[in-house]
Amino acid sequence: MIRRITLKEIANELNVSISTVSKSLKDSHEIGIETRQKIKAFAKAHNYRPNNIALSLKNRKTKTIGVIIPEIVHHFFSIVINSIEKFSTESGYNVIIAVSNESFEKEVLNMETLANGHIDGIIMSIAKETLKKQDFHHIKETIDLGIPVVLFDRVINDVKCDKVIVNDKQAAKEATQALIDDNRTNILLLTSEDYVSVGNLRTEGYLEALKDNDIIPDSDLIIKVKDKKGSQLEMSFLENELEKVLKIKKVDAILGVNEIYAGSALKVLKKNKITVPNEIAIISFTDGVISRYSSPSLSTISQHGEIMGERAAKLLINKLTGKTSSKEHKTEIINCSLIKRESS
Amino acid sequence: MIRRITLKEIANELNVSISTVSKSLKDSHEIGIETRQKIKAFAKAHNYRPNNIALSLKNRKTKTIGVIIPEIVHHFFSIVINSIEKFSTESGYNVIIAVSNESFEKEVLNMETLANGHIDGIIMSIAKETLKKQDFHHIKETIDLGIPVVLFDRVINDVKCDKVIVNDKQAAKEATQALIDDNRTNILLLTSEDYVSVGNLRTEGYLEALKDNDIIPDSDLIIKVKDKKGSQLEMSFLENELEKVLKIKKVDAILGVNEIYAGSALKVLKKNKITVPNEIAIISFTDGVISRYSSPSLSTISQHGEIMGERAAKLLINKLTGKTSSKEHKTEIINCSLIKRESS
DNA sequence: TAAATTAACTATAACGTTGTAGCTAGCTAA
DNA sequence: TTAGCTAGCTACAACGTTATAGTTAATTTA
Repeated sequence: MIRRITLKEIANELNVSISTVSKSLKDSHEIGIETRQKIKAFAKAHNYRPNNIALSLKNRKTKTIGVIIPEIVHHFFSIVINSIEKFSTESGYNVIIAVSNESFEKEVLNMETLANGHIDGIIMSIAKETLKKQDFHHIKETIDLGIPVVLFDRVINDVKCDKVIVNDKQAAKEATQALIDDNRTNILLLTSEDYVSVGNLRTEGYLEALKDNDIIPDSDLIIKVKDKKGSQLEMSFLENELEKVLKIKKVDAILGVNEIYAGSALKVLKKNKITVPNEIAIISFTDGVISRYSSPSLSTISQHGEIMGERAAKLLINKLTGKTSSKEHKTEIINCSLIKRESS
Repeated sequence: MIRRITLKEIANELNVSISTVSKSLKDSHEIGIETRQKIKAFAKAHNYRPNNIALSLKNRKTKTIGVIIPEIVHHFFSIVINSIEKFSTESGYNVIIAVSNESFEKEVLNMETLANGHIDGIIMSIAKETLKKQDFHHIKETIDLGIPVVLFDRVINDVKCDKVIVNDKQAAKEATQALIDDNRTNILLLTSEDYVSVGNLRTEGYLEALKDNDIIPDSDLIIKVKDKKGSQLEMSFLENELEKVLKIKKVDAILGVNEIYAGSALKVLKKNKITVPNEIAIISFTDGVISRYSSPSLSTISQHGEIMGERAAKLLINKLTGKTSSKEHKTEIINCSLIKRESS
């Protein structure tokens, strides 16, 4: 085992002071050129690398970003992380991942661990349970400690920080309109429970489109999928509800607020021998792998996870490097785009 | 903004020494009970939290694990990360993620950044390019620095460290045998290029099963998908090759070394109106979301990513906490299991 | 020639901890 | 009564850096 050499050890070996070594390696003109070169050569030969922890302590900067997300095995979130990681690395930052698993308690714990620790700032998307509880003290406290926070996708109003969101409402409205333009007026909505901000916004967009076209919304056609952390239960709930509705109501289109809902719906339709898109068209949020590989492939609304991740990282790093003031807060809105495939 | 209070500040406020504060908070009996309680109360009131960076410097331990993976937007890897994160958090470790993007250069860079920095150990799966190059100096150097490394899934023989793998060969053999038992003898293999260790092992298993059943392998029935980082190209290559083979050869089953290959194959079959599993059965490695939501749903070989992640984390943490010697190296083998769905 | 300047370094403090050793006053024991 | 002990603290060094403020000897300037 080879221990990393330190400035002190180099100084001892070469009979100079630690300062001289430090300065030489920084190519300071305070040190004579000969000494400097001798030290640099020695350091190189011994593969000297500054100890980043010592630097972090000294500079009060860790060059590390914490990311807290509700789930990692999730197409959208993994795309965002990938993008955050990419952009952060380019800017010389490392990325620590913490997963809340949609749990409030775990989110608070994650936040505290990160905040006492090795990170300069946090990028996060809020857990469902936290949204339900409406308790955001942990986020506020972190910000109060001078740790910049950037929220993405699932955001809230009463925390002052940078945010990156998608024009959910508008996108849902446009997707619904697209279905209506295709002469489909009995549009079933598969959405999440009310406290999930994005689901809510998407529902609003759906309703607005109906209103614009003088279609009276039918509450039977709005299925709010009960949140049951084990997604298997969640899906069988969805499937049962959907089958019930299909029996009693005419449905000629489905709008899903995410890919899993839409994918499950597609299974139900197939089971019931309902053709897609002939009898029922489908459009879904989240442009993931299910949509592309299902058959028929699903038309989706892409939330542009890469852009979200990049913007979030950029906002945070700008705060960290002092490029933007810690007092101003921006909310960036990314436009979704509708990707037409076979299901609509 | 509220700055975190330090031991020094508490000491000043209460007119005691820093040592007294430090010891009081650790409930040391060296300090009188009254003083101790006063200090603890004060610390609590001011929400004292030890500075983890200072502790890291002092203890030469960061309580952070680095994970280097080829891709993050990938069902198997995201499951493994999730599992690593879960287990590490339980044991008081944070997780830093670095993505190599299958690039050798980026992997080396990641490794160096992590090794100079904020981590105690590394869990990694090797990039394709690195496997191709057969250059593992970065891994060896990290181990030489006394930083424990655990490899998973894509491993190599000539690095001495803990490893977690799957019985790829055996699983491929069994899957092939299952197809043969179903009276399918013209089995097409969709695999990756030779240098990818897991692809190779799976190919071996396939060949062995054929041999056991006295079936002469037909090289036309082995498609080695050219690796083109942009997965779109990769897939159209696969689709073209597959269509070509289907025209000239009888095929009654397909074994895919991953889900994407199998999902793409399914699309080709549908396009050509070939029924699955009637005319052609499909079994694929990687039990991901595509397999579950495609139709027919795909029979898959699960690599048990959660178990892999947990084992890898456990192996690493045992090294870090000195529970296992830094000299012994274990290779854990996880048994895959065949999940039967509609495609076979 | 004495003062000022400069080149080439070194010493020190600080970032926030902790563990070891050291100190002091009051008490016990022989 | 005086050494020895104990309780209850404090001082110091160290982890590895860097920035600031010295220090020294040689050189320049007036």
